[in-house]
Amino acid sequence: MPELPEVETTLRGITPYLLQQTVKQVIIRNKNLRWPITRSLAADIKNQTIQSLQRRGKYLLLNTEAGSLIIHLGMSGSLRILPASTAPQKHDHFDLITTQGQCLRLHDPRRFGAVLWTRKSPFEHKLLKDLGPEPLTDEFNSPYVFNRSRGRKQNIKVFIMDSKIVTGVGNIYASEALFIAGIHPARAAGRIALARYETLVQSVKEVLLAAIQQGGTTLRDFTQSDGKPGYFKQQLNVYGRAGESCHRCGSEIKHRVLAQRATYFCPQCQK
DNA sequence: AGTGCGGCCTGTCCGC
DNA sequence: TGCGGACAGGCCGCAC
Repeated sequence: MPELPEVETTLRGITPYLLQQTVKQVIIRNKNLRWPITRSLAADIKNQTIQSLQRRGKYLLLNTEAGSLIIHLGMSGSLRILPASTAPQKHDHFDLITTQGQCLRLHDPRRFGAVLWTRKSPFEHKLLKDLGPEPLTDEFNSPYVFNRSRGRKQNIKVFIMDSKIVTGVGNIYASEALFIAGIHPARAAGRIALARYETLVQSVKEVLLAAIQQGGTTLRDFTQSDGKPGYFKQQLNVYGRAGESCHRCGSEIKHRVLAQRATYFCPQCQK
């Protein structure tokens, strides 16, 4: 579900309902997410006012004077704003209710997501402190990635999905950006020239921005809810298209597993 | 330090 | 129709 564009869309969607709102109550229905929700979290955040909301990689941050709530959606998580009286559904594990009666509700079937509390700056939290630059900022540029890649034997697709190199490039967009850049996903990261990294950096930014503009539309949701291929799905050049023909050259798109993740590419266009 | 893999979970889909 | 197994958009934590 949530790649960076969807997390960004979620942030934009929930911010108007939560900014400057005061937390009245937290309901934990199932604390067993990726890491257990700490017992003291409800008391920690109660009566706190949400002063700002941010995204860092795929982490959402709700900042208060006392500390920050860190939310990660994992593989299957989603957040919604609902009236506090709305009955919970299966897999609705966590609610944050404001004094205005709004409820931020976490739904996460696979429970790979996380809800954490930290009293310090969230950027000093163990999970965030070593994250690489945001892909949509100027810190993510070709000299930087080029330098980080020197000496790496790892293939480029795994390399750009490494959150310590750049945060927020998920499995779909890694394949898509490499297609746009014309780089073969199995090529060793340390053996790619600066000029090609410049193309790749621009491709990553381009594909993420395009997806954000479409509201972070994602595969499964779309095909499930209305049965039609989604907007974004129509723009995918390689992801999930094994056996189909390349939009650019007509060759057959190939599928390959790299680091246990599905990888798609055009053997003709990507070298 | 870099790399590769196991594991956390449920839901869905495919082949028998 | 039922059932087992593979697979799914993430990513930490560990062994080497």
